[in-house]
Amino acid sequence: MATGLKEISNLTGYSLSTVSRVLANKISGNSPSAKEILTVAREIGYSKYRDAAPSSNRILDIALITQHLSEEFYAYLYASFDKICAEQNHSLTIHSLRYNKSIKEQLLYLSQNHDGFILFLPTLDTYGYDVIKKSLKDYPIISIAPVFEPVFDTFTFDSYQGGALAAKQFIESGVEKFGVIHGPPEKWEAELRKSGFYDTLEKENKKTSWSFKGDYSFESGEMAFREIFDNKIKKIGIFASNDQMAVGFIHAALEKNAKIPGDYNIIGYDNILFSKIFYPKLTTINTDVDQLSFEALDYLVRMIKGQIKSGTAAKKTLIPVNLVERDTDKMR
Amino acid sequence: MATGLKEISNLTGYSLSTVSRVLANKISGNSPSAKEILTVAREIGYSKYRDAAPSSNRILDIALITQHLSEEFYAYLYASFDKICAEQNHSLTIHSLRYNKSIKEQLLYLSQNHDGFILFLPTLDTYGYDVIKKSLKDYPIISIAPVFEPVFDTFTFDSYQGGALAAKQFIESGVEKFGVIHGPPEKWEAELRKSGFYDTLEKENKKTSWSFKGDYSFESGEMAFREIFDNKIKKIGIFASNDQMAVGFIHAALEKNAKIPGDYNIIGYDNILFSKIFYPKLTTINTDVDQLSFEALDYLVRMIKGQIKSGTAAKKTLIPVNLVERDTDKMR
DNA sequence: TTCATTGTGCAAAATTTTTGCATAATATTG
DNA sequence: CAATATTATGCAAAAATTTTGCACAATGAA
Repeated sequence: MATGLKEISNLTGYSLSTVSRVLANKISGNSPSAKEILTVAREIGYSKYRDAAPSSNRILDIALITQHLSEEFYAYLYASFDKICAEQNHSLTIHSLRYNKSIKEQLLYLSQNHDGFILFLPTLDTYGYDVIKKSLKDYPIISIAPVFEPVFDTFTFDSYQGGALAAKQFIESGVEKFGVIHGPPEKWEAELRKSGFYDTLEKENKKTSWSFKGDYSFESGEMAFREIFDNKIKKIGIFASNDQMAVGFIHAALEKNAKIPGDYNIIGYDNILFSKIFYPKLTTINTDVDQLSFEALDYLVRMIKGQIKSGTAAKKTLIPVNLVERDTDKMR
Repeated sequence: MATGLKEISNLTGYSLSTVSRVLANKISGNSPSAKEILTVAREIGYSKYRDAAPSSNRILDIALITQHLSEEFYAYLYASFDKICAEQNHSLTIHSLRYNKSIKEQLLYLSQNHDGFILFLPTLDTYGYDVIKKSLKDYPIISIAPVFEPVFDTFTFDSYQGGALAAKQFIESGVEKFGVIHGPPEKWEAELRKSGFYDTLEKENKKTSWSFKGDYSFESGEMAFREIFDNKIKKIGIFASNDQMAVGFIHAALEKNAKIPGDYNIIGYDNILFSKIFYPKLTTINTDVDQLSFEALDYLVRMIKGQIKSGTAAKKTLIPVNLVERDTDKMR
């Protein structure tokens, strides 16, 4: 069946003129008739529907734009945004940008079918973000990528606080020597995790006596252990910038019959599924993805509804993190 | 700018009549002009574009339809389909069905913007699939959910072969006692994994002497160990229907200072990231998600292009699996 | 009750899309 | 290589779709 006003008119029982007026915004979308017409228009995919329906009272189509990676975090992120969108009765679609194509073109295309974007593009540089901003002026966009100088209003976890929590936990447990396994320095959030840890120690006049430059991989955790083992350092509290490295470290340590905790106390970061399961169970910093999703979506929706006048400089909102005590941070 | 033939005409330089004819399929879409017009039509989101452009020579819009769960497998699945789609130059969007709404309605809506569906809805029953089939007659749909009596042509892993591979591996290693940790019986693929294992043992006149009814969870793996430990069974090769249960079993076993391998030899199923990392590293059945994605997508695309006449009964295609030898299946 | 506001349908007007016809460009055949 | 068939193109007319002027109905506020 051809999609047009005539069809909508037939389906709703309203005259062509009324349907036309609703879809050309000549009638406030609050009346029952308008709502019915808009609903049908969306269902049959009438192209002018998006312009017509006021964002205040219809299902919003949100796009989560990322690049799929086969990491657990992505599954969490999608599931979480999906849940929150369902609760708020918005429609979510997930898209992966192709770097072999023009980002601008891809996003322009997506902007036709959606009311707003949530960007999660940790590897995109400021230039790339600027291109997006320029080509989609006034289109509602937020970011959830941890970037130092964000172009869009950004929601991200409070990584600095996470590092601080790890330091506090060690101090409270009476740990006296401190070490760090760094994440990749080009990642802003890895730097923050580290700084939060260092700064908190410093406030208590304590210092780290060992550190290792990791790259977030399991293997670099293993390498970190070999390094510290060769240097015969023991009885030390180590903060790993993510769980994979923490688990790698522990894995290597167990093979050398080291005691964890005891010889090495460990706190990781991320609270991946594994950290609950791995033996011994990992004490780690937990991030509440649902809270991130909720706050980010709520803000984006208000942006779409025109309730937020976006200023010139991008704002960062930090979602708090918390420490999950399990078995690796201290003797019990 | 209003989207219409006039705009496309301006952008491409062709007359209104030509543009009209291309978009009404009155001109074969193979000429350079037609291609240009179709490309622009897609870019500006002209609504009749999908009907007009012959599927043989344009970007296809594929929808992967599932229900997001925060499991690693979903991240793998999305990343894999995304990769394969990118290679084939198709566009992929991922959607999660809401069970608080009419499935029929949601899919009808999606069918307007897409050329075909890949369904991954393991929890949907035959009735639900029938509803979909009826309301989207002749629309290209395939499924990748392991279901016993599929309604749509289905691509899924050869779970039976996986069980058989595990059995063969134990037999070749000289294991003499055999055990199984079952998955949930309502899952068809769990039954197949089990049957493949049992049947292969039977061919060699061997039997399982212990089994446990698990539910795929880490905890049920731990419970399985407690059960076998209480019964003082040892020197046994155990096939777990998934890695989570295998890891749970090992975790509990290590706490009781059991030797793995040795006291218990273990083979898992799925090859999750953890199985490479967990200590000791798990021998397991690996599934090649990329191959599944490739085969499924290839078939769907041929369906869209009308090269496949879909018969009455749904066909199952089994993607082979393979065993990854690591450290838990035998002493080395 | 009166008046203002908003929604509705009919029919006319405006706009958009399709098509008949003539011609140009390209491919096929002898 | 010429003759012929096929396909693509633009103009202008025709058809279809969408918008709007006008009259009137329904609702709510003063």
